[in-house]
Amino acid sequence: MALKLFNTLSRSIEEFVPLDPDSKQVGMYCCGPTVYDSAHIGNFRTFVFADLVRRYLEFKGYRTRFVMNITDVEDKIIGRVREAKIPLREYTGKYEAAFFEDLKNLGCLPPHDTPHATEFIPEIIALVEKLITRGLAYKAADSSVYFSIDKYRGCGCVYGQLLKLNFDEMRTGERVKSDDYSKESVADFALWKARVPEDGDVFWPSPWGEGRPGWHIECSAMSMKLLGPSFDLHLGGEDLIFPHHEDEIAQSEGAGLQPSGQPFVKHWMHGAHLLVEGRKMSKSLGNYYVLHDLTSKGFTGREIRFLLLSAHYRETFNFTVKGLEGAQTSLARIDECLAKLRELAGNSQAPPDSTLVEAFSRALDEDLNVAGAWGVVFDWVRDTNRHLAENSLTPVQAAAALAAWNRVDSVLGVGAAPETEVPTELTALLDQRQAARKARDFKRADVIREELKAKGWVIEDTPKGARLKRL
RNA sequence: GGCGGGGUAGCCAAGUGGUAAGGCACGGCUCUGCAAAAGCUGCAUUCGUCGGUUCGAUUCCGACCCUCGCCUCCA
Repeated sequence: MALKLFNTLSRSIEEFVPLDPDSKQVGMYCCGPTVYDSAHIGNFRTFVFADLVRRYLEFKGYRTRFVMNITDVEDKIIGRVREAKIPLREYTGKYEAAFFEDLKNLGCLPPHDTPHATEFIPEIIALVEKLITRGLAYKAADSSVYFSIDKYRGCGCVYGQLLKLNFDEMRTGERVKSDDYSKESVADFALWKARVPEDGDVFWPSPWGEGRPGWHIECSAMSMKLLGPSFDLHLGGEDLIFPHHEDEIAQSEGAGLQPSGQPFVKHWMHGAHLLVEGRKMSKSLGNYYVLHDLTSKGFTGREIRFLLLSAHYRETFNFTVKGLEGAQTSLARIDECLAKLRELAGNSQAPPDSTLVEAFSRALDEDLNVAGAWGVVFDWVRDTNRHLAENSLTPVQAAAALAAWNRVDSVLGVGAAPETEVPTELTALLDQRQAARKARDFKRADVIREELKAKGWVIEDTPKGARLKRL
């Protein structure tokens, strides 16, 4: 079955074919975090989405090289560094470490490369020089270097590949900064920003004087260096379509490094934004969640991941605490089923049962219909539970079912529920309750049950005996 | 003003020109000393409104209403 993905370039669903169809090698790039603060749940929707793409490509037999950049120099960071009076790297390092911790918590596989903007200054300068040489960029009176949209379009290149742009109808104004007065045209964007006093220690030497990279250029420089001038997949949040990705295309194709006829990026994918509790996330509404806000409420990374993966990536998704509670119950349903399968399978081994895997894959082949894929999983859980209840499953069949789940979970990445060790004193209490029940001393049995509950453990009386579960 | 999404049960969310997946919540049942947990099971004559095309539309077309996003450094 062929994988089909929506491509922002064509605004339609296309079969995914890598630039080199025979190699099974896929280069993918996702615009990563700007490490000036903790990443929020909306950011993570995009990164979990990117992780899904990467995992599914690998499931389909592609070898991926996944690059996610870390933007560690930018206006907000410079502002914070100045306030905090600490070196740039010290400041960004803290948030970067937190970011990777969160990413891990959410079950995202680490990207193969996580390049930093500040470590690619020579490449960035070289790219800007190339653009100046080709006549597409100019040094302005303020010593910054800008990319000229007019010149670019004059060469027959298309500015506005990812969205329809109508320059006459565009509202210019509010967000055009006053220090951009030296641009030849409002549409032009900075490749290199000349040093200003507020930058403090944050600057690098360049042929145009001291300064720092513009926003878009880092992604062009890093992606082309690590994946080549033309690569397969570029992902990001939908807000990056314009101007960031459009400008990336302009710079990268403007530099003319691609083999003739090949685009900078073959396939662009964008994840939709998140609503939180039905509203756009904002600090003043109190619905601005960073991962820690959620984990401190007792939700786990896998539950958050599950919820983030419960809707199609191109749909706005309403992220709610109620939804997280539902995610908790849903995952528990899967966990229960898996636990029973494991018990039955014992040491048996078997190849994966293809029914689940194929139906799952059919769903994801359709532009990553992850909701449909979960539907397949839950149908499978119900069928499995039925068989389990009927005792109609052999250990080998159980092993095949587990193997199938592992295959599916290589994409979903929710893994298994973390094992909770039951403290021995609690097991002792449980034994006492069992003894009391046997003696038909139900009063005492219920007292022990309450006691355990007060300690945060619930007793599960199953036909195979009692066991303890964390509340 | 320009461009682009979306409106499917109490909530979240798939999907299809042929009569509505899945999850949560809720009800019933099984199990149990009673519970809980777990499992099974039930739960949209209907897909924003009004028209049109069609043997047949939630799915295609048109109009309208509502809602959300982007329009120069926000995932």
